[in-house]
Amino acid sequence: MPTLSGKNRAKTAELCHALADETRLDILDQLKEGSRCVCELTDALQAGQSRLSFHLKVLKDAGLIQDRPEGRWIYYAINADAVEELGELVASLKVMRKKGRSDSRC
Amino acid sequence: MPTLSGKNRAKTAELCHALADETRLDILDQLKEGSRCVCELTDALQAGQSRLSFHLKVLKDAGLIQDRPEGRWIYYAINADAVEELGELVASLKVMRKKGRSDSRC
DNA sequence: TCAATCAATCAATAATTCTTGATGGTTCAC
DNA sequence: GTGAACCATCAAGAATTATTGATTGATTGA
Repeated sequence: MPTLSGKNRAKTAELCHALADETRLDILDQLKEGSRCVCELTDALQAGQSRLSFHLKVLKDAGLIQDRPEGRWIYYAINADAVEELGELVASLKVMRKKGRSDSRC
Repeated sequence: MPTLSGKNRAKTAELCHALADETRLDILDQLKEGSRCVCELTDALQAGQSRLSFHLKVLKDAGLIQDRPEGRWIYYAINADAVEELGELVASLKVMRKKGRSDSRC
């Protein structure tokens, strides 16, 4: 699970970094509809092939997407597990309003 | 609400970019416990003042934190609304498994 | 008023990330 | 085989982001 502190912090940052780019958000928006191969994405997003390949690698390294080679094509799809982890991260950011909060005084 | 596509896409990317740095995750980890002034954060995180100020600005510009000047100090706190928006983003990433999905064939 | 504390901002540099075009490896149709 | 389509990777340059130290302004207590 991704956390704010501790050893997974770098992994959390990597996950968020993968989401911090408009081209990559576009890719995810496409993959939301189902798996797509790179050539479909270059068509849909009007982006160069090497550029997409670069961003797909960032997303894949972060674990957000998976690839499935099939003959000449490689299909990419959203990795639901990573989305689940993101959900946990957001949950961990939710401020405890009842308990444990200590607005400090300097 | 932040979205993957459309006009809010840039805002979404900014929000995620703010989370894509270990120092900023450290800051949020501190603020999770309650509001903190900059001097407390420099102590807790062992980071230079100008460095923290820079990262606090990134977080604030993205809307993730709010500041509240109080005399000589400025207290920062997590903005719960932004966390809510992040939750919506994650929800929008959840793959529709039943309906509307179309794994394409090239 | 004076000195000290807190924190934003600036300039300069370093480091990272993104884009582009070229190259090379597979796979498939012919 | 040969050629075409698909895609990853590389190198080079452009662009963005992060760090550091110095400066400045505001607030406060003595």
